Amino acid sequence: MQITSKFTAAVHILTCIEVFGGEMRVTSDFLSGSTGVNAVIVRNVLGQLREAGIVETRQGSGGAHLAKPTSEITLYDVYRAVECTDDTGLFRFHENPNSKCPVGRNIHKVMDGRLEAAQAALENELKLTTLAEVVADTKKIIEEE
Amino acid sequence: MQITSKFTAAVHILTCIEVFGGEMRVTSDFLSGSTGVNAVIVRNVLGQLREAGIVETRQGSGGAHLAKPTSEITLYDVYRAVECTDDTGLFRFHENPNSKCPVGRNIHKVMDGRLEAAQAALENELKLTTLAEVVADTKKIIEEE
DNA sequence: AAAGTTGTAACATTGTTTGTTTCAACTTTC
DNA sequence: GAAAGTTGAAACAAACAATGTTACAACTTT
Repeated sequence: MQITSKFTAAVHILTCIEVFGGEMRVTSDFLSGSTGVNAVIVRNVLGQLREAGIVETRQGSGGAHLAKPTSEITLYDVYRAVECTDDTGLFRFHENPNSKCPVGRNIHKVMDGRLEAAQAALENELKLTTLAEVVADTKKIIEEE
Repeated sequence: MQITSKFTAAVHILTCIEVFGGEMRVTSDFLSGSTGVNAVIVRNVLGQLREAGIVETRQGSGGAHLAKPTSEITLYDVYRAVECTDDTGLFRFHENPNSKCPVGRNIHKVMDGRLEAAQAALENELKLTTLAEVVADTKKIIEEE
């Protein structure tokens, strides 16, 4: 079980938009070339990032742009945007615990809070990194190459 | 994307072994009845818990037992035992970033450490809860019913 | 020997993820 | 306003993963 690669792809996409956006039009085709991800998937991801208010895209003219400063976009924002977890959270419960069993009918009460805490720990860590840092690190490595 | 339900099932199973182990033989059939999980899956989970040194089982005689005190079994131990994540970690990378693109060939270097930190945050949170606490909470709720 | 249990393999089913094809709607440029 | 390039989106396909099912050998106890 792993978190969808759309998440790392989305970070990659946003980094490209910031790094290359000044000098060229960053289209889904270009992003597909850089990420190795199918262009339609790229457009899906861009659509989710757009709904989350992270990027702006336009039909026809082409080229994606960031909708806000890189310092205001965290990895958590991206994680949420691509819906790495659904409404029921990161952990999945076995579906039919037996309500006739004392353990079965109470396991949810005992575990739910702890699972939410673990999920929150992950998410809080993702909130600590902004796209600005990712872009800065990337540019630094490129310069040193 | 969600973490396999084998994890919550495993916690459920271990709780049952501790709660009911004193008064009866806790077989895979009984555990299947309490969890609502297929008996063969239960045996698979028990097999993984056995390999991890968490439970003891024996062919023929039947009935699972804990291999160490509940205070020495954390949710993280269970999480590891059922292999919620493979060797490549919780996050999955898109597979073919383009090495000809400056961003594509460096995105791993920039992201890997941060993804590992996020994963570690989740795992560290899971280390904070022991099976002893889960069992104690469960017994308390049962008594109050 | 009989009954019940575990361990395991093989297969089936279901659901999810990713990729592909297709095309309408849109924008820019000529 | 026609042509070219692009996005948005739907429908479908392929690959993969998770869970369930069937079957049976090996084992233990009675």
